[in-house]
Amino acid sequence: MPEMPEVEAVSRLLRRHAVGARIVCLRIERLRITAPQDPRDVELGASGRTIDTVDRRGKNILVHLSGGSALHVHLRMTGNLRVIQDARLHNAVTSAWALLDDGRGLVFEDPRGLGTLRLHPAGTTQDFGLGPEPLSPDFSAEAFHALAKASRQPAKSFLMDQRQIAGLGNIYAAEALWQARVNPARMISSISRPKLRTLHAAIVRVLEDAVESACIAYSRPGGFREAEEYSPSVYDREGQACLRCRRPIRRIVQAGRSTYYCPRCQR
DNA sequence: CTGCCCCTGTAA
DNA sequence: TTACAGGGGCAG
Repeated sequence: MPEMPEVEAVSRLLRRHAVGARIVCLRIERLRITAPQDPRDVELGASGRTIDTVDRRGKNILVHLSGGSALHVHLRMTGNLRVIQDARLHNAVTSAWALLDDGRGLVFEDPRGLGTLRLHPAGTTQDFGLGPEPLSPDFSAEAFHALAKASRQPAKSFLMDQRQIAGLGNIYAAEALWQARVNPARMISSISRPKLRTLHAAIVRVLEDAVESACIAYSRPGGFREAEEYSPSVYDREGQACLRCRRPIRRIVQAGRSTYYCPRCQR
């Protein structure tokens, strides 16, 4: 279920509970997840290494290992990373798991199996081709304005394009557009400067709230139940009353994905 | 831009 | 049984 806020929550959890531990061995259960790399190479490359630091870039997690290599995890739709007390207790939806030197397990769970795990060899720097981090100082209103004016995409496609902004996905893109009262189909470059400023602020506010919710949810025993913490204002509310104007929320399809919006508030 | 693919679970 | 799922890469 991860967009940037959930990935951030997972990253913080790893920083708290996994950094400093040594990976005795890594086991890839779902062989496809490392493609095009050989799963064995990933297993051998990580085994015996210590977890030094954890970085997040957009929705990507980088687990930096001693010696300079790094595990690169993308959770896609249904992935999750958890530290469990006993590595032997990993379950049926485990895509990969690492036995840590104190017996705990670092587990990559993913019922749908779309998530990926790769190894970046020491000395290589991976270019993710990502836009600015929306909660970093790089993401100023001015920077956002410049990106928007240079694009001819519909507003929602623009927000979800990782090359423009790193980490926004279907839920929070819809939420930000609703907050700022921007029609998701409107071409982003045609939006006025004041409106873009409003949208910029909405993106930051929505993500800050979501990061907070996700961190609370993920830090609870049992892991990620963020749906209980974060309830979207428009996402997945087709036919229900808009929380501002009571008109029914509409669902359309953009770029093959559902978009929810209020036809009255978002013109 | 559209559509198709990856894979599995869940809900209508 | 079908549609859809919070992601992303690819071909056309």
